[in-house]
Amino acid sequence: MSAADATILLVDDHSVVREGYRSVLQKQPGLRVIAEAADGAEAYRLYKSEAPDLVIMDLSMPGIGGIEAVRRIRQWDKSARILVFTMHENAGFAVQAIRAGARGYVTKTSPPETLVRAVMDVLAGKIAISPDIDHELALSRLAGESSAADVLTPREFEVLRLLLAENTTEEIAETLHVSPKTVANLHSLIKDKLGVGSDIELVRLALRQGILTEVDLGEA
Amino acid sequence: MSAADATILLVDDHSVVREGYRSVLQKQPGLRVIAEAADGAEAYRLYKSEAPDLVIMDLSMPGIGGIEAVRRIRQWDKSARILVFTMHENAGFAVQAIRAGARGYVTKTSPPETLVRAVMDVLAGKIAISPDIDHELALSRLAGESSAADVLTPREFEVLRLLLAENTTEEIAETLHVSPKTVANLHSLIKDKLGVGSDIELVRLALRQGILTEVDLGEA
DNA sequence: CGATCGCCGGGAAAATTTCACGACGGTGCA
DNA sequence: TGCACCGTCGTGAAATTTTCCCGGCGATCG
Repeated sequence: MSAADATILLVDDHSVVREGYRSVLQKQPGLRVIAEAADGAEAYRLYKSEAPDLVIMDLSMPGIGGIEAVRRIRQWDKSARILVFTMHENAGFAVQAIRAGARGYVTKTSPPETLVRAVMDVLAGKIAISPDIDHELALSRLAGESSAADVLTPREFEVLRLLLAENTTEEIAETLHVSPKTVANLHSLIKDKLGVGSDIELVRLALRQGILTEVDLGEA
Repeated sequence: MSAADATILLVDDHSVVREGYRSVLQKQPGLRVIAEAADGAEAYRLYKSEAPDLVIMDLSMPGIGGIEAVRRIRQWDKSARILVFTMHENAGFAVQAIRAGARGYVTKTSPPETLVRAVMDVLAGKIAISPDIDHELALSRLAGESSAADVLTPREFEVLRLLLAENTTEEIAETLHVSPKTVANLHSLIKDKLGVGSDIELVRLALRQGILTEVDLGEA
């Protein structure tokens, strides 16, 4: 491990999976894994104390998720290099991750070579997107699926989040201090803007776009 | 690798993750990974040709999912030993997996020792459940959450699946060759039986119970 | 200043959900 | 055999919700 080795921080809540990253990266000369984190908060702490050249970050994690961790790390170090490595094969997550400041997005279905290649690219200052996500992004463009975060106003987005999280229209109206009628109107407007006909479709869209994750659903 | 080594088939659609299993299991004497599969169909083929002593199986995979793969393998070999190793920490999936014939259920958040221990237990003929899932199962018992598959009649369950998968009531009525009114009635009855007030809650419940997985949502 | 946009809600029509009810076939049981 | 029960399907009417159209208010922009 020469002084020129690139240092890496691994972030994934599954220890056996981190073991896999390690194994793959060890075979590559010039890379050195110096730390591992199991959630976003720990990742942030370790980034500050270890100052790695690169972070490989999973998205779905307990507590602070990967997207938020990316945001925080980038806020602390504007030049941080973060490669997102996740199971989510939908374009919505990729867009969110890149906007949050990630320099790459690779899915876990990719072969090890793709991961290694992406690591090298990001270290070289390039943006790395795995081929399947490139394709997804192209498709979502073609399908013209409106990304919720873009087409919705802040208030509408807030209502959407509450609709997915809370239960009744009345409860949401109360927490927002507005009339139930307004919530109902917004609810309808949101479905219209997103081009969905039913609440079930709405939830599906939200999941696809990463507004809601499967783990979010469980805890409520 | 002595002749007494226990042979193992790894099934996971993420190659880097399989690498992790390998790495962990290799450190354990007496175990030998003889094959890897990336989806349920391949797992079934390889089980038949390789006849491993144990299968370590992920659940969420493209095409034939893990549950179905467990079912098929067990159908072909009633004494197959399958350990499910997955990210899903909800009791619903565990119940489904065990009913399908799995001999163990361990979550990926578990430390490597737990996985190794479970492998040994299953090989010894025991049923292995990781502590977090034990806890989840206990909770779901206490909460008395009615499991959809139990409380719903076959027809109702079918309608529920279609509600989550298809779009409009009319489409479902057509595929089922019944009146849209009947579907609406069933829809209402289902929500009543499951104790949910809105469609959004319905989707959430379905996700918790593993009737629907996040990947299912994406492809429709 | 006029135009636009986000936000809030009322009113009324339109659609949906819910409820009560009946019919039919199958099953189990005395 | 008769009876009660359950699952499935459907109708009609009431209750509720969704949707559409409307106006008002404040902020922003050219």
